[in-house]
Order: sequence, then structure tokens, then C-alpha cells
Amino acid sequence: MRTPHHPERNQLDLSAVLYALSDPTRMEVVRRLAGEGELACGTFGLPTTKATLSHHFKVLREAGLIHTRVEGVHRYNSLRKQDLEARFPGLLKAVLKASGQS
Amino acid sequence: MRTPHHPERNQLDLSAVLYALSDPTRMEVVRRLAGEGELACGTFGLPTTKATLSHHFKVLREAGLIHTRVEGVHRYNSLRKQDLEARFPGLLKAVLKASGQS
DNA sequence: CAAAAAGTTAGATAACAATCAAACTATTTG
DNA sequence: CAAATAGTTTGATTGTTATCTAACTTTTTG
Repeated sequence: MRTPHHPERNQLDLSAVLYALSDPTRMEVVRRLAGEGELACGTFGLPTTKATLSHHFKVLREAGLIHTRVEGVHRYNSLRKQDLEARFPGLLKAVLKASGQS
Repeated sequence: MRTPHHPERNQLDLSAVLYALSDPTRMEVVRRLAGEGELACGTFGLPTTKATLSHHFKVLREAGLIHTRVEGVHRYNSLRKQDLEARFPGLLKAVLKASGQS
């Protein structure tokens, strides 16, 4: 299967990024990727079906927060840290820090 | 009229804050308040009706982003900069900076 | 008190989003 | 090739949100 589409760094839209992060499930995905690096979709252990999780990954991908690499039967996801930092300096760090509190 | 309810500093919810900021109209309100200080609802000149704007102010207020002070026939709104900085350090600054780009 | 001004609230509508089950696609392995 | 695995897509459902008009509340002012 082909690699899905990812927006360019300089086309990242702040509203889309903030919207994607405003969902607790998606935030949790981002937190896990921030802490553990590249992860396949199936390894998150979140309380939803595959279909729902696939939807959340799509939202994150289309907002430019994650990159999905296809290898064999897996999709490996990673946070687009550099792109996010270049486009929105300090934002990801502040969000991750904030999400670590109660 | 009585002052509307505002959430406490330590009860601010990150998801609610990010969601509130993910709407371009609301982000514009926040930007104006960040730049110009306290403003009455009617002074924003945004392309919506009073009712819609009132709705957006309510979302911002309930997320804890703004404070609304009632004085006579006006509602003066201000950004809760200190509260936001205390609860989510660096977040508002990064968002405002990011929203200033294209 | 009547009218104006500034917002809010209620009710309606239309668009959007989250979720799931079921069907599907692609890859690996027996 | 058949089965298993990993994830996507489709279609349906349900709930949420943005928006508007119209009616309402509160305060100020003639």
C-alpha cells in the first residue's frame, strides 16, 4: 500500500493542529509518540475499535502532526517534531508539558 | 446583570482551551485581546451577528481563556494571561506567535 | 416612563464529527 | 493458493457545533 498524503511543513494550519489536539484520544496518541518514538497503529492499546483509531490517525496526519510510514503490513507513526517546531516554535513543547498535568 | 461564571485557574482543561482556539473567529478575538487589552463585545467588527459572537465569547469564557466584566450596559472582555501562563506555561505565547504567521 | 443600546437566550437548521460494524485491501506466512 | 494480520474505507447512527432570526433582559438616557 502507498504512503498516505502528508501536508508540507509550511502548509500546516494552526486551527487544524489545535483542533486535532483538542481530542483526548488524539492527544494521548501524540503523547505516546513523543515519549516512545515511532509506533505502529495497533500498539496503542486505546479503548476504541480499529476503525475509530484509524480515523483519529487520519485527523492527526492531515493536520500534519504525525507522519505515517508504511512497511509491510504495518503503519509506523511518528511525531513531526521538527516540522512542528519550525512552523510553530514552542507550541508542541508547551502542549506536551500542559498535557502532562492533571 | 450579573457577572457570568468563570472557571478557576486550576480547573482549566487543556482540551477545552485547544478546542476554543481552533476556531479562527475565536482565535481572532484572542489575538485582539492580547494586543489591545480589554475590549467590549461590540468593538470587534467581525463578520457575524451579535448572537454568533456572543456564542463564541461564551465558548472562550467557559474554556477559561477570557474574563468578562460587566459594567453598565457593556461587557468588557480580557485575556486571562496570568491564569493561562500559570496553568499552561508557554502555551499562550506559542499560540499567539504561531497565529501571527501566514 | 419610553426608547435606545448592548448583549444574551431560545429555537431552528445545516454542517460536521465521533463511533461502530462490516466489508475491503495489501502483505506475510504456512 | 489459503489463512492470518494490520489497517482502511464505507455506511449508518448519534451527538455536537456554528449560524441565524427573533424575542428577551438590563442599563442608560431623553
